Amino acid sequence: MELSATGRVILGMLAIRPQSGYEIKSLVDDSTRFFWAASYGQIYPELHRLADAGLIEGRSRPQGGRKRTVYRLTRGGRRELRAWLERPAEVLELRDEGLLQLFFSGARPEGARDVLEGKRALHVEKLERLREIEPAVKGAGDPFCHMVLRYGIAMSEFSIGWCEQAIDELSEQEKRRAA
Amino acid sequence: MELSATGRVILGMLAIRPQSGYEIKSLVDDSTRFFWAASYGQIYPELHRLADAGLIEGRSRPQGGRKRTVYRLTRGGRRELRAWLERPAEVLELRDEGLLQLFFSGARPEGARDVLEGKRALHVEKLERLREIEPAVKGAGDPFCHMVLRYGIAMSEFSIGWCEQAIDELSEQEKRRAA
DNA sequence: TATACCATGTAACTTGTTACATGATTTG
DNA sequence: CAAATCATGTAACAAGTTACATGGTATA
Repeated sequence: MELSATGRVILGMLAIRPQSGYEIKSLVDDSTRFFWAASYGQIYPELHRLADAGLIEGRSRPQGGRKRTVYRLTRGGRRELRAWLERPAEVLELRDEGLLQLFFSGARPEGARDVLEGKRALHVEKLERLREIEPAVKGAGDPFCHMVLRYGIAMSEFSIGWCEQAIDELSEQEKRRAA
Repeated sequence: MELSATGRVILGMLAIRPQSGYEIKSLVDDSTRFFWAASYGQIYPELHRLADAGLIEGRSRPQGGRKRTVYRLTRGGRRELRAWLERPAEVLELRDEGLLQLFFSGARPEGARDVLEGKRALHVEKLERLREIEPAVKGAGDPFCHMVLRYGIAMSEFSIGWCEQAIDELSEQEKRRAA
């Protein structure tokens, strides 16, 4: 994995269309952020590294008096991107604070219901944001981007349903204990 | 969020039972790792910080000539843990390289099927590991730990099914294009 | 007796976030 | 004219991984 994660995101974004660092960051924020984020502190230095490595090239394209560099893939960059797309993915990581709270709820069982409600709320929030961007993604006409978005939506719906079911389970257990 | 993520994991693990840093790491590796990992490089320094803050206390409990420190929660540590369990969770992050590859598959459409197969394989691998630990978790008798494991299993099954469906969709599209 | 495991720890490194600085342009 | 947005960048920090060092014990 000689190409960094951020490097791969940038190459992928530039394959969609040539753009500036600022535009890449905006696009990441309304798309891959949900499964792969990147900040300015990563993007700008990585753009320079990729340019030094000859995988991308930047051209000055000022907008009025506002300076601006638009990058595009070189042949080598496109080759590198395609090579990564051929390699099987390795990273599949989750950081879910709600799940951690549920895991430790033996230390505070009376709060388990709220923990599940909280987890549900996070998934609802995420689902809303995914639905917001759906028209734009669908309109862009890339079937793969849309597929990924649909996965995110389906996954969020699944998690919401699971939380609701788990809340019901807790309620039934409480009823049984009360009886 | 004054308490670090690793600190919360440690407090939670010590609420289950007093244990050494090594045991905490092992337990993390067979349980929370799937949604919250921690390495020795985080655990040992954090144990010292938590002890300095008075949230846990360590006692020397050597096994033969092998020195060993077992930590347990103090009253303050238990209070801190419960306080965190009361606060709504904020972190819900995913890093999914396969999804990133699918997102950028417009740059190499002929590989999309393999990308989905690769993503499916990662979920299958994860599911297998979750099923391996299920008997132990079920046997431990903590309903919340088991609930979390069931979530992981259900989620993996969902993802596997989604990948298979997406692969079928691609096949149908190919057929339609061929016709 | 070699390998695996128990046990603790640190140093170097990589990754990633946040906050800040700078300055132009557009919009309400 | 203030606020939002476009645009680029860096420094300080936080988080996390990996590799290494040390040394005891159990097991094949």
